[in-house]
Amino acid sequence: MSGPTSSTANAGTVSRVNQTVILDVLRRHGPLSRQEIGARTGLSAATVNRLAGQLLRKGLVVTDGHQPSTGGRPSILLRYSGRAHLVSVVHVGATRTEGALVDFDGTIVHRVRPPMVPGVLHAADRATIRLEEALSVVTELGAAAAERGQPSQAVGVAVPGVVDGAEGRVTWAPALDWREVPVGSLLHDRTGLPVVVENDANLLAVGEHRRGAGQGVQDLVAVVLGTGIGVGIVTGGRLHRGSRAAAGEIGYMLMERSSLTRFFPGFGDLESRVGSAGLTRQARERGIAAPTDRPLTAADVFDLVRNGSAEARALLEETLDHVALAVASLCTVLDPELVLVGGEMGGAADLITPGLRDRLVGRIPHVPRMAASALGDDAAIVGAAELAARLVSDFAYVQATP
Amino acid sequence: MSGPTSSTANAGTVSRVNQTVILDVLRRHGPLSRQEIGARTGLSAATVNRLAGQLLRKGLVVTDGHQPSTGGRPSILLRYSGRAHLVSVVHVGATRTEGALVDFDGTIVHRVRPPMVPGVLHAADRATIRLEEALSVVTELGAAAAERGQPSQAVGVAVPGVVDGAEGRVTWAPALDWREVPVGSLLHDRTGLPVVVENDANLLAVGEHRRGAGQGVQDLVAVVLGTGIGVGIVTGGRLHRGSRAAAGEIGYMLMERSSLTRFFPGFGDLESRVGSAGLTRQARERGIAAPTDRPLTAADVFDLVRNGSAEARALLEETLDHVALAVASLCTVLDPELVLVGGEMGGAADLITPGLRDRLVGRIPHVPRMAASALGDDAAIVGAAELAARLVSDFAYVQATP
DNA sequence: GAGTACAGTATCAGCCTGATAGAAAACTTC
DNA sequence: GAAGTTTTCTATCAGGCTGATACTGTACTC
Repeated sequence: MSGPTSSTANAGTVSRVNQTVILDVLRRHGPLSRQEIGARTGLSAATVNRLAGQLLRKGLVVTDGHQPSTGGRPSILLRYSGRAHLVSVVHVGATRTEGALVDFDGTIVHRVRPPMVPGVLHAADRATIRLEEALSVVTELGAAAAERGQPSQAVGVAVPGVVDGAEGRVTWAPALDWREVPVGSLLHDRTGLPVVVENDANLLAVGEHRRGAGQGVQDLVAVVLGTGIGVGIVTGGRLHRGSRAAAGEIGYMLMERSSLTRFFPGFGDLESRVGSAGLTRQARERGIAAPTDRPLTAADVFDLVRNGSAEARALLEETLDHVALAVASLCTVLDPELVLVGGEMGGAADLITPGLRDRLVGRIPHVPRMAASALGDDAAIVGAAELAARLVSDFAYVQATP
Repeated sequence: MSGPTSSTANAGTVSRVNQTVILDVLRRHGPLSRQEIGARTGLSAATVNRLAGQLLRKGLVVTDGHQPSTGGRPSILLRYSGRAHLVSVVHVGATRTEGALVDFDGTIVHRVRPPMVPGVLHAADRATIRLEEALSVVTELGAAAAERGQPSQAVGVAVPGVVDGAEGRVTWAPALDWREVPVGSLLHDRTGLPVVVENDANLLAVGEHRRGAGQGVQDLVAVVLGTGIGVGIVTGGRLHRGSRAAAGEIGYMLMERSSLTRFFPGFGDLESRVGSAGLTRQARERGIAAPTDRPLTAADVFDLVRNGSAEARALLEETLDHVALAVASLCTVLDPELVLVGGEMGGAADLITPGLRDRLVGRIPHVPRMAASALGDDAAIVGAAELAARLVSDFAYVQATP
């Protein structure tokens, strides 16, 4: 009942674990000969050979030429390759939906961008529209994969909201007006494939951790500023979701003592200061010219700053103050090795990371490395593909307790 | 190089993993028959029987009577028992050192309390004095264990400071004036036993998680208020240490925008408000009668409040405001299932948890359950014993990625 | 006291690893 | 150009672990 029911092991488990170790060492240290794999993993030559054979047959490992001989028979180099396997991914963003076929290497090989439905952002039935859109994108991706002769093996869904992991149920995604939407089971029923649904900030963190700016880092935090603000957390190389999958929802962080006597119905304190709605309000107060047809976003503020607006600069500085306080909390609580800035902030990292650093140096014991998201808009898609791929190649590893 | 070098598996690994599973299910679900173990774990009767035999021989499992027959041969009940195995633990606290022999059940079977050296808190060579004290306590514990015929199998050390985990080196423990003290290797050289050194707030969290108020909870946070303030974090059932073992050092959390233009040399913003030094200063400002020979502590404030002091009450409320802001950050970042209050706050949970709850309800999306530490002053000792015990019974489990 | 129901135990096949020996491939040397 | 050398890859077999099956042991019931 309580806690994860630890699973037992048998001979098959041993094989899977060792295959995972081989894949791991190949991914980490590039093309290797069977001998080198044996030396690095401690597995015997016979075992390496047999497991490598299985992985070659599965298509997860390919030969990659020969190594120059050192007097004897030259060794065949083996390389990890995810090319032979595809997953379907759909990112249901606040404003638009985007689909992609991604191989196990994290390379996007095909995209589907359905046209934006005009006025959908405020349509009463936008929840249904966006859901149908997502489902049809996945169907289309499945067809495209089949056409390539590489049927999609799993589905990943990125959503700006809180997701109940096991079920793939979106508990609450305000930007989509989704409440208790069982995307996971809907897609599983349609496709027959395993499905993973996850918060997009979490997926951004996963994507950057596996394929982007966070490779090789075991503890990182990705701060995503967009309509709202959220963070994705990777600790010990694994995604941290929290007990109710609400970890990283720092939009609700309380920013000062007076916040303890205010009320925040349906939105958070920090979010109301640095999110789109808050920025729009503050811009109005400061007399900044804002677009009339939609709320002001952080990206707009960055543009105005680059165009030399002093008022926008002041607004940015204030926003950075709040983000810095949140990052300070993140750093003291989690002690990450790396803080990534993504979302709309990702492209303006030059405006942001120095400001954050200046605000924190000398105030918290250790200011971690900060960097921009390397994968940009595709980070969540790559992260979702990563999780989906792991879902099917359900490898395992052995860990000592605790 | 980067990341943990995943280890390979063989037939022995399988056996160890399955033994761990059996121990786990016995610990979790009380005495069970071999049949019930098989049913719960999915292991075959033959395997359960063989592994149970090995565990019985090791003394980690004992028979515990028979179950009433249901018509056939009654089953023998098996129970986890750590009684046969002891570890030595020393808690080097800010004011005093305490040692204990603890069995694998977490029961303290023997204590060593060296007398407090007068004036040691301000002695110039207090670092050396406290270190010698700790080493001699461990020696004494080892002798006591040997005398019982149950030699100590590992050493656990709890320290109020930052610890470099792998080496067992205390990077910085201001309360002890320890900098770069290699306690781990010193003790390993003396005893020849495996040693684990860990921050005491972290150990409190571990202790409560395994043996106290947090049993069965996978994500919890233990907030410890004493001389300073810190938290121990358990996520996914495992201790979260952070990239530099500084996770949970929330004394450095920044509490308001103006903190971004102040400087905090050698102490943190939050700590300066709710730690002992901060409380002493504020008490003086408010005209609260404070002890003259030592700084005011949170415990003193609680006593004054219980005695009806209005000024102390106001100071408590202000302290709670700051703690509530920190807990709000913890909850939004980590989404724990349970928040424990320990240290000097533990005994005054009735004064604290309702105040925290009132401050947070309606402001963050989900206020987790809050409770007092159940193990009181022994929590860190029990936690250290737990980690030390795990260190020697180096069992393993299989985990799916990611 | 015989029958029955269930708990615990022995035996063996199947799988996986690791060790050893053998086949294969390229380079070196005569 | 052929034999030898060196190294890589592959086949075969022993050993350990699990799981299935059959068997023994114990206590209750009729």
